[in-house]
Amino acid sequence: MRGRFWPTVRDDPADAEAISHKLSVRAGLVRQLAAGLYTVTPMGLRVIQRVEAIVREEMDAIGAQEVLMPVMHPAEIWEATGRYGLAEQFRLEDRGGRRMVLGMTHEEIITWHAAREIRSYRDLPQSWYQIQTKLRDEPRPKSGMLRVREFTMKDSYSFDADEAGLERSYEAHSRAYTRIFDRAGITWYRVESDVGMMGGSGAHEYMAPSPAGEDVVARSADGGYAANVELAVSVAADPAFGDAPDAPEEFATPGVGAIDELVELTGLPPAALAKSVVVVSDDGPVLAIVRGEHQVHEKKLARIIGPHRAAHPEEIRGWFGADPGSLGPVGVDPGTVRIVADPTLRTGHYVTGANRDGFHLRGVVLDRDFTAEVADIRTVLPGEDAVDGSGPLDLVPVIEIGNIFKLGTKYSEPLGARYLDEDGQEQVIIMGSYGIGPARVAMAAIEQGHDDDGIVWPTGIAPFDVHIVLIGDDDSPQGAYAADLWQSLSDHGLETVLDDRPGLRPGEKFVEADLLGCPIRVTVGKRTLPDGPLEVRIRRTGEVHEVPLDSAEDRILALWRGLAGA
RNA sequence: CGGGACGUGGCGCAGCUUGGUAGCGCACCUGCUUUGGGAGCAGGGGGUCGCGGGUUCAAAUCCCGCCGUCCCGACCA
Repeated sequence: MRGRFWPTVRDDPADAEAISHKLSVRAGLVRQLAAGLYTVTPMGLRVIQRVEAIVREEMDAIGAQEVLMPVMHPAEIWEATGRYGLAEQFRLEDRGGRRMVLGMTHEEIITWHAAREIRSYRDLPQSWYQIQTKLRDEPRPKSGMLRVREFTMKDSYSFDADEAGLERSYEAHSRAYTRIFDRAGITWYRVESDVGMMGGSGAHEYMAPSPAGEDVVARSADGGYAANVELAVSVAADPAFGDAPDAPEEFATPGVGAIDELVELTGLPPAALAKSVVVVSDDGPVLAIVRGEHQVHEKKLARIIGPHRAAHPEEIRGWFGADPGSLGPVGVDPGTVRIVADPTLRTGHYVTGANRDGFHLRGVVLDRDFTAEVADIRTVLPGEDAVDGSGPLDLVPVIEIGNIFKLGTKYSEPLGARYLDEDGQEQVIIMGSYGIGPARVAMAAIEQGHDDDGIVWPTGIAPFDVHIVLIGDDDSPQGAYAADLWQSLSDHGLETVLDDRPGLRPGEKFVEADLLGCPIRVTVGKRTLPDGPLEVRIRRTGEVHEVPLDSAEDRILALWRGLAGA
């Protein structure tokens, strides 16, 4: 290790929040260049490369073939799919004024190639992957390596003749991902996900639970149901509504605006109240209605009405004749305001605003007193039951570490990726796309594996398997022994590092070894020679094994196999 | 893009309110002692106080503008 570039730090970086951010900097794995731009050190690179090695093995195992595409692309290809000009897209011109983009993903490029190379059903199926740089002008990079503007991604793309073929390719990737994330040693969930800007007909995300995560998964205890909250659904228990009056009844609610004030005034549970939220879409005002205990989920609503913003109070007064706090759907002209109600409103009767300041209506019934489009627009609440009967849902913050998309013909159609089938008929290729972020896998491992002393790596992706701490000079007897041990362990197939840095005190070496977090630490000092024992410490548990010198390699190898489950 | 905070040797921070010779801890260099959990003593090097304007006899400090970084939100394959 002497002479190795391994810059550790004592203090947490001042601007770090996430544990993986603090520890990846302190353990000398990464260094920041600018917002969302990180350099990976030799030590950090070892971790990334181990993740990538697992990825390559498992991708190769399902017959995917590695390629490497440029990071810079002609703009026209992106224009063909309508994805030129996205806010996150870095754009530039070459010296000839030709418009270029830096790739945020590679659907366009791989499909452009497929369109030129695939001719016949005999050429299908294909799965091509690469591990390569992506650039995205994130509005807000954050949390160290978790959300960055430039990162390496494993992205693969499948090309099939039909939907059944896509299903096979999708399942093959799903199998590979299971093996990859299991081998990486992290806790992960496979969840239903939104197709987002990728488009297509179906998708799953691979999520590593962590407080630093930016996404939230709704999940039943046994994992029977698991979905991104962006599309998660649940069973909301109905309150005791009682009999509905024959028609809505107006009552005075002076000064009442918020739901909790209405709860206090009426004595009714929030679930018997209806919350009215006004937004403005490209096509005009929209009244979104959910029950009082729920929140409108912006993304779900956007899937129904498109991009939208919150309405200004003066706009609301114009449309409803009342201020926010007294709004409701009854009497609203559907020609002026589009009304979208959550399916929970289908049962029961509700208290809503009367569109008259200081008054509400009770006994409001959907389809009797007002009409609305009914669509799922609410966020699920923890404790609500899963729709598949697998029990109450928990809401878990997660890091997205991978995703798989059924793209269908979203890219092959505009880019002309077609083939001739057995009957000589031209058909559009059916595609899938599949991503993994190796650095995110590494950061998720840190989030999930650390203690007060530093990182506790899973055996699959630790920078080294064994960390030998030499106490003493390397020209001492123990120095010679440590060097021999390093050679011997390496010959046994263990990735081993020897800390033979001169001039450091033992305590410093121990502290830095703990910070780095390799699974096994071996201490070689003057206590070791001439008769042993050799101290072997397990990072995860802290347990210390004192092993005799004459069987040291075998014992260490056995301990390693036990840890690695091999 | 909205809200907030911060920018002072490599790192972590104080100094700013009330303008007056830039400081502390760690790290670094030299020497001696020390050496199984971030050593001790002594000596030493290193900072246009983010950048640009302004006020003032005098600006790290007050004012204006800009840039950068982080956090919350919006956004996010």
